[in-house]
Amino acid sequence: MLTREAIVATAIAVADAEGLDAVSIRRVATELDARAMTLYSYIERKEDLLALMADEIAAEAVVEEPLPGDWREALLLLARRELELVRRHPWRVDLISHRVAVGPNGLRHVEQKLSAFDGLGVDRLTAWRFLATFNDYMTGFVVRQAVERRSPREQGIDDAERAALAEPYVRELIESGEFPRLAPMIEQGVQGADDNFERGLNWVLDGMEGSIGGGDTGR
Amino acid sequence: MLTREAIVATAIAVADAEGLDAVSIRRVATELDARAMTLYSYIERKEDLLALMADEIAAEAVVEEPLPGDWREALLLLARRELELVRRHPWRVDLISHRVAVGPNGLRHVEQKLSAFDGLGVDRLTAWRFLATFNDYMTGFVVRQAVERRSPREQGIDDAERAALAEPYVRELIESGEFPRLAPMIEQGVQGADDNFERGLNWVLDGMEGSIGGGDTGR
DNA sequence: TATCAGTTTCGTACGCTGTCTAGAATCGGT
DNA sequence: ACCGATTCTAGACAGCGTACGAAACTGATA
Repeated sequence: MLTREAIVATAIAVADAEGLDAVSIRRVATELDARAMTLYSYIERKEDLLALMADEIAAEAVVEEPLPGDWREALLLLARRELELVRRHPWRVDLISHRVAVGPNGLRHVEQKLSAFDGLGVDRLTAWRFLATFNDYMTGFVVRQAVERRSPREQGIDDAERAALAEPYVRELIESGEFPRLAPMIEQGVQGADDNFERGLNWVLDGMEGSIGGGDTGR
Repeated sequence: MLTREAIVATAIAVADAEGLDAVSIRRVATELDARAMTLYSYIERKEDLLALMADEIAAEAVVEEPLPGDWREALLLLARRELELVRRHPWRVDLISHRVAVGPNGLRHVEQKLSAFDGLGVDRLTAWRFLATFNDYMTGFVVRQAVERRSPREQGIDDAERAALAEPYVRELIESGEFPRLAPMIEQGVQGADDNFERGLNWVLDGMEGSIGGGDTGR
């Protein structure tokens, strides 16, 4: 007999191997030697399956307690865990923009993030706002990273082909002279522009920290 | 005779009115009193149509020059424009995680963002990193906002029904005592947690500004 | 004006999707 | 051995993107 756990695990395996688009009811059923409609004894809709998948992998972002005492270290640890999670399950990015993370593991993860702010001595509202901004930065980074990694590889086009195919059009725009700041960056590339995650994160944390003693917005 | 512009405009209208899922080749064709395959004389694949739609609305994020001299004001202006754009075309969020913004209007928008950093006197690499972090924060905020707005409204469920339907399950988790920080926030809500955008943006900008004089990461 | 190449439009079809319906098979408990 | 409930299944429906090949229409040339 099938189990909900097996269905979710299989769906995750398919998504890991071939992306979220490959996860169809029929495909997951086939993978389990079952027929499509059989899955509907365990889930109500495909949406539910996706939610279960999301919460299942969210467990990988939960770290073992206790968190580091220093709030920055705690947040950095949680952030790194989240990055690893996305690296293992890139399809998580596709789900981010579609659902709120409200499963047991998702909530555990949020609770841990909140607890990281404990040492800061800020009130509940401020912690919530800090959390929101922290999450927003992380989401944005992860989405951008996914897009950048995905676009050259799509359709089996490797880097060389992409350079040959996509660039004539972009080059035309670039060489128009309308983009004086952007043009040299695209033409020559920007050395050292990768791996900006922790640098940006530190800016965000600096801004939040600086706002504590002083005024409201830090300005 | 059909034109590419008319197709794109119609697709945008459909997306504005009924969301991106409603934009199918057949639907757009019907809206233009044409048959599905006719559109393929003007676009190569549906992907192209989506890219054209994205760049078309990107024009709305471009502001009239000159930008404010103060870099923070300039960025704030651009950010607000982008928020308005997303409010007018919420389906933009669905596209963010799927494609890079490389049309003429998208590039214009990036160029303007880059030019906002002119007054800061930072080198090219730093400006690029600032831009990335700024964009990441914006993307994350916009995605979260879209998710939060979408989830209660989905399936025609209004707020009351959502409270009655979704919460028993969440309430069970919350009342388990496993989430001491999260529980009171969900039960009582967090007063004043909305409209956090500009506050968070200021933290990000503060962090970037503070890193200029001092060390590398600001720490 | 008649012809012809090229573009635009269209009907049909294939394989895929989520999921509704209705019946068959299987199970645990009495 | 029976019965109600659960699990499984086949089939169907409406929708999707788009490949294929033919029709209709266009403007330019003979």
